[in-house]
Parts: sequence; C-alpha cells; structure tokens
Amino acid sequence: MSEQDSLDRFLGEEVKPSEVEAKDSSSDWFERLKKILDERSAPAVKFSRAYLLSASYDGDLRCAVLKFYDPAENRILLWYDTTGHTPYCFTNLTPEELQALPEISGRENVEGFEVVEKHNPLTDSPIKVTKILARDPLTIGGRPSSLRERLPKAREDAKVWEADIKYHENYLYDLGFEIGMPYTLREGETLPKPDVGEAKLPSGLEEALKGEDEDFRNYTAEWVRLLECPVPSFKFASLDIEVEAPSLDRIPNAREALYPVIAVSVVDSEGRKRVLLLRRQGVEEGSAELDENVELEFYDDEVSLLGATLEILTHYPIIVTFNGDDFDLRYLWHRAQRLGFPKGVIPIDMGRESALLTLGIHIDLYKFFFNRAIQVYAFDQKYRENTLEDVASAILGVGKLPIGKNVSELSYRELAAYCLRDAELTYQLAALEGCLTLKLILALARVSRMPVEDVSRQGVSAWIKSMMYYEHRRRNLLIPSQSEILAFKGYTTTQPVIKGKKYRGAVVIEPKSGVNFNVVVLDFASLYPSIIKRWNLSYESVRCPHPECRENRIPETPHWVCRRKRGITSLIIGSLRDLRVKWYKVKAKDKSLPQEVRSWYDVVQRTLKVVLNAAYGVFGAEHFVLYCPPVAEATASIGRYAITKTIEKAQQLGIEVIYGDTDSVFLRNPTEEQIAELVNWSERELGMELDVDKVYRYTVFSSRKKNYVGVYPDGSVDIKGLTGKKRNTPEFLKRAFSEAVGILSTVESKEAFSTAREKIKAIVKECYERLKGRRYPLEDLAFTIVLGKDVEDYEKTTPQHVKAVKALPAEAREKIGAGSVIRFVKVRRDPGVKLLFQASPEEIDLEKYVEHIQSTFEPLLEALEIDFDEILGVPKTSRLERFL
DNA sequence: GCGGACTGCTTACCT
DNA sequence: ACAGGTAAGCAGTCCGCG
Repeated sequence: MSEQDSLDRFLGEEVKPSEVEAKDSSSDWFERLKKILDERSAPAVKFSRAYLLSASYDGDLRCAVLKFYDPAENRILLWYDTTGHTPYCFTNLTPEELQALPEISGRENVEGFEVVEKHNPLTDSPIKVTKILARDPLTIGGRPSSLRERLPKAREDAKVWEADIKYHENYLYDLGFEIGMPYTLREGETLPKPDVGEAKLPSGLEEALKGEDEDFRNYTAEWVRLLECPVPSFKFASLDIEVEAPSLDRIPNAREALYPVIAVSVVDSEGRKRVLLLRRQGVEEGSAELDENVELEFYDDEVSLLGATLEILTHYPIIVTFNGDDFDLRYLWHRAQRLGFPKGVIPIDMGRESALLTLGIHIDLYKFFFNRAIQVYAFDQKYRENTLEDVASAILGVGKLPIGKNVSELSYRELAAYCLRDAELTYQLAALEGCLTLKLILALARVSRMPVEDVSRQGVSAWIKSMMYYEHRRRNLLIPSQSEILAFKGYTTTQPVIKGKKYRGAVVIEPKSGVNFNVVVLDFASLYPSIIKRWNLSYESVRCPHPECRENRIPETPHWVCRRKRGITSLIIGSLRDLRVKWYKVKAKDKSLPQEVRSWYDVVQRTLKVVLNAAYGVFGAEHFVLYCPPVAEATASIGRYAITKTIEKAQQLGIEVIYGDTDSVFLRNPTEEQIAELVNWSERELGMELDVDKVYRYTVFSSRKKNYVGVYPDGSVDIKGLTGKKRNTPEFLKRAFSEAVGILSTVESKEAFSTAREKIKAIVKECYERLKGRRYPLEDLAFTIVLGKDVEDYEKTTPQHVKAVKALPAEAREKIGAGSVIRFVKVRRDPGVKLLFQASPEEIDLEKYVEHIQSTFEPLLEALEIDFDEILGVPKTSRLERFL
C-alpha cells in the first residue's frame, strides 16, 4: 500500500459495493490471490543480489518498503524497513514552544522532537532547527490538519521546512540508497548492502578533466560509478484490456467500470503472446488471422477472467502499459471491486494519478512518451501527438489495426487481434533498440535518484528537484522553502523582448538575406550548462551573502556570484555536462566498442542531454521548488554576453557573420586559421568550448530569423522554421516546397544557380496552375492544426480551426477536445473555413490559397531574388494598378 | 458602416 | 507544469472618415 493510497483512502475514492453477483469460482480466486500476495509480501529473502528500482510506503505496516529486481529469479523482492526510520519535518519553533501548542500536545501521531544543527545555504551559516518526528506521512503533510498546514499559523514567523518531500524519497535520501544500483540482500540483516563499484575516473576522462579541482573530479567520478554500472536485462510484459463499450465514441469511465472487461492481452519479453477472452452469447469465433503462437484463453465468467488477469499482474516483475494509470489498471481495480474482489486481494496500489503494482513495477509509457523533454531530446521529435497510434507509427513505423465497428461487435478472433495489436505496440515501444526506453528510464532514475515509477511519470522539474534534494541531505543542508529563496533573491531586472515574460532571454542575430557558399557553423557545447559550471551559478551562489563577492558581477545585471564556495547546481550540472561532452558522447560514437556497450553509452548520453537541457529552465519556472529567477536571468545574460563577444571577435578577425541564434554563429567562408583563432580565443577569454557544429556547402537565408535552408556537401538538407516544412501547412504546399528544396540540394556551385532558379520558378508556377485548375484533391488543401484546449475554452478569440469545429452539431463535437487534430480547408462563404470532410471542391477559396503559395515560397524567393508575381506571369505593376 | 493600423491570441517552430 | 524569441495568420478593437 502506497502513501498515495493512504491519502486517497483519506480523501475517499470509494467504490460502490458489488452490483454483479459473484459466481462460484470467485472465492477460489480471492483465496488464490490472497495467498500469492501474502507469500510475496512476507519479508523472507534468504539471499539475493538485486537491483533497487523503487521505494514506497506501506500504510498498514507504517514503514518504507523497497522494491528490488532480482535478475536471477526475474522477480521483484520487497524489503521492509527495519531501521525504524520515520517521517519528519523541520521547524524554527523550539521543542518547548511545540509542546505548548494545542495542535501538537496530546497528538499521539507526533513521536518526538530533536534539536539538530543544519547548514543554511541561503545565509551560508549554521542553523539550529527542531526535527519533528511523526508516526506517519499524513501527520507531516497531505491533509488540512497536517503539521505542514498548521504550524505556520502557530506564530507569525513560524516556519516549516522539508514537509513537502514524499516520505519514500526522504527514506531513500537519508539512507543514501541509490536507485538502479545492485545490492546484496540477506535475511536477518538490517539493511541491504550496496555492491559498490569503484568511484574512479576512466583514464580518458581523467585526462580531459585535468584542469578541474579535486572536488569536481571526485564528484564526476561518483557519476561514473553510477552510470558505468551494468544494467540487467529485464523480464517484462505489456498489457492491454478491452471493455464492452455501449458506443463507439465513448471511452468507458475507468472510475465507474460499468461494463465488462471482454479481452486482455499480454505480450512478454520471452515471446509469449496471450489473449484472455470472455465468452459471451452470440459472439462468433470469426476468421481473423492470428499468429500461430498466440495463446487464446476463453473464460466463462468475468470473475475468472479478472482473477487470471490479476494473477498475471503478480507474475511479472515489470508491466508496461499505454495509459494504464488512467485506464487499464484503474479499470481493473474498480471493475474487480464491482465484481466482489476485496481490495486486499487486488495487487494494484491505486493512487489519484497513478496505478502501481503491489508486487511489481508498472511503467505507463503514455506518461513517459508524452513528456516534452523525452519527446524532443531523447526521440528527436519523431512523434507529435500522444496516441499509441501516433507514437508507434512514428517510432516503430507500424500503426494500430483499423476497426470500423464497436469492439463489442467483433468476433473473438477479431477482438483478439485488435487487443493484441495494442499490447504488441506497447511492448515494442519498451523493447525497441535493445530496450532503449527501459534503459533510459533506469539511467534517469540513477541520475535523478528517483524510483523508476516516479521518474517515468514526472517531468524534468521533479527529476532535478530530486537530484538537488539528495545532494542537500548528503551535505546536511537545510532545504529552503520557495518563499525564502524568493525573499532573499527573487527579482529580475532585464527587459524581456516578449511581453509578459520575466526576463530577457537569448539573442538572435538578424540574418543577411541571400545565398552564401561554404558556411561554417560554430556553437558552444551545451551553452547554458557550461555557463552554470563556469560562472558558478546556483540558487545559493547567485547574490550570495558574502560582501566580498559583490564585485564579481554578472554582465548586464545587478547580480553577483559567489567566489567562496562552489554552488550545488554548478557542481551537479557542471559535472554532468563534462561527463556528457567529454565522455559519453565520445564513447557513443566509438566504433571500436561492441554494439551493446555503445548503445548504453548512447542511452546515458541522451539521458544527460535531457537533464542538462532542462537545468537552466527550471530555475525560471515558478512552480519549481528551488525557483530562483536571478539564476535563470544570469544564465541567459551570460549567454548573450558570450555570443555577442564572439561575434565581435569574429568580425575583428575579418570573418563575416551571417547569422546567429542563442549559442551559434554562422560564418561565411572562413579560413581554417580564422576558425582556430576564434575557438582558441573563446577557450582563453570566455572559458567556454566553441566547436565546429556543421559545415554547409551553402545556406539560403531570407530576412527572417529562425528560418533557413542549409545544404551539406553530400546534398542532404537542413530546413529550419520554414512554413513549407511546418506540420500545419497543407500537403500540396509541403510537396511543392520539398520539390524546390530538392532542386537546391543538387546545386553545387554559384554558376548552377541560374538553372536552379528557373526550375524553382517552374515548380511554383505549376503549383499555381494546378491550384487554379482545381486539380489538387481536397485533402491536399487541408490545414492540420492541433486544438490547444477544449473548444469551449477559447474565450478571447475564435481561431479558424475552432470555427470549423463549432460548425459541427453538438453530439459530433463531443469527442473533439484538447489535443484533437483538426483538418480544415478555406472556403469562400461565411465563416471562411470548413472541416475537410464537410467541404466540397467548388467552394474552395482559391485567392486565399494563392496567398499561401506566395507566403510559403517567399523566404526562398526573396533569397534567390525572384519575384512572385513575375512567376505567375503578372507584370510587376499589375497588383499596384489593380489597387489604384 | 467600413477599412486600415494596431494589439493580442494562437499555433508551430528555434535554440 | 523547464525557459525565452520568432513567424504567420487571424480576431478583435480603435479611430478616422464629412
């Protein structure tokens, strides 16, 4: 039972008593499940070497419980705390004051007080605080009567610290447990013993870090110990359920669980594929094709089907689902209770936002793949939407089986095929590239110090928070509250470019319109993490309390930074940066290493990228626990300083800079010597690594920022920002645009441009002619836009895609909401838009589409000095004349 | 009552 | 529930215009 669960019981997510009569088999199933749970929960590990994957809180036993993965037995071992560690928080009230408080005295949930000395990072001085020990986590926080809520009201200046840290995290931090690492478990011993590897820098890295101080090197070595530790191969299964739904459009409500579960499919890492089916009246066998090795199991009643399913949940150490938190496992939990299963025999720990497994680990891939940072940095934005179908087709190249009818109308074999397909896709998402996804989660867990269940469900700010908390505990630092940080140093002074933002961000250099050959792009390797490292940025080091640091100023701001102590963030992010840039990125590309080794290096490299890219942003995010705007402001400010100085230096060296954005500069035809000089200057003067990122045969810039085409020597092409590449652009424009880019990729010299220009003109002309001749099918004309929120939530304006949806009758609109993809075309009449499937070719607004042809090609045409009207065969003056 | 200049909203993108 | 900066298209508002 998790602490979340105890909380939910407190908040009362109750299920109505059984409405469906239990059959004979039910008590057998209840007993069987009870027995499994009892056996497996008993802390009876004789001896085992196992990996720590997770921790939670057992509300009944009132203690922390650790989940280990035993690779020999392929199962999860539970270890219940025997140290007597209890929940706690800190306060500035003395034990005497506390004793006198009505909200404390006589509370049997408060076990005692202890005065302890901690170090306050904000004041850089020791601080005596009272540690309040509690009987359970809810005494500390989580309900209105908790100490976290009540103590601050006891006295005007009363403070509470560290009361919002989940108990199982406290437990891990305090005992120094390392998630993802191997331990030896022995019956009778108080604690599992870590199988500690050596914290030593590999010689290549040792060399690369020669210039760093000893603390930094030791700290980096600790990361190496964590990340070089081997990863076991996991036995796991994916699971998917189908429910007899009354209508095709409605997804059954998992909290009500009104309808029977009719199919459950399970695909496991040992090649087994099972589909459990419920026998129902009038359903035919059917003839849909199924793989030979698929095991079909029929159950005469739903209790047996659910009983078997719940047993499967106890059988596997790891279960992956796609949206199991909100649907599959939640549905099973509520449905099982509806069928009379007592809560105690259901091996699911149901929380408000997650569904965890009592005897295993549940990874919900929906949450993980939906995470923006994972989408962008780990999977290179290969997928855009967040349906299983979209993610799978983008990453795996296969789609969901199309069904035209309600699942309850399918034959057994059709239903099995459909249900199995979803489980297979889910399995593949976890298993692809040698279990990349699972390894990514494990590496993230090691770095963030978070249980794998949490790390796969939460975002970057939670990961970084966890890393920081771990480090605070290790150094006996009091974790300041958000309001304290803000009170000490919560202001910014730079003017943002965009209204409503908190401070000024990166600079973007005005590009020079036109075509340039031999363009070298230099960029700072991990600019912001490098800045955080080099400039010692951290919430406690920026605007530190020492008077002597005050002249150590940050450019363009009134802020200063500490000279006396290395900031925590600077150390953590700085070491991870060096580790990625100087070790893992290099190793991931080292062809002399065996494939499996290289792939792990690639996993780590990607993991670090995700964490590093977020490290700066979180300090500027209000909801981050260590929110510290001057840190974010300082980072961006130093970034502007670095790129601006670099451009000045380049110009001094006689290099023409044609563009730059945040951390990059585009140099026109520089010599090797010029590049080397600039790179050395940066190393020397800025203390930052400036590298050649890419070399283009030529680039095409319009006057627009963040928009360009770059052609590599081998003819491959980078297209950045241009309308012709955007997902919402109609297909006919994307195709014409990509044809034009195809022409560009063949251009090898300045001379070849004259023919290329003619070909591009011809492409635009052809596009125009086909449009005018209405020779494009309607769907090629459709704009594809994702609804950012539910239709009713557009209050200030009604954008076109919303207008198009609003034209639908209410019942058709029901299943359209935030995240839905809207396809519409522009028409001549009334609201000017129509959903694609409602429109007909004659009503298309051709004039509008001609404007779109123009705006799509304009950036290219401008760079190539081609006039759009001229292409259409209109004399240059005609538009003006028409106007006059 | 209409249209241009302007601001703001929305989406998709870049780093 | 990481940040800010840019482009594009449209919605909505204000104001002048006899």
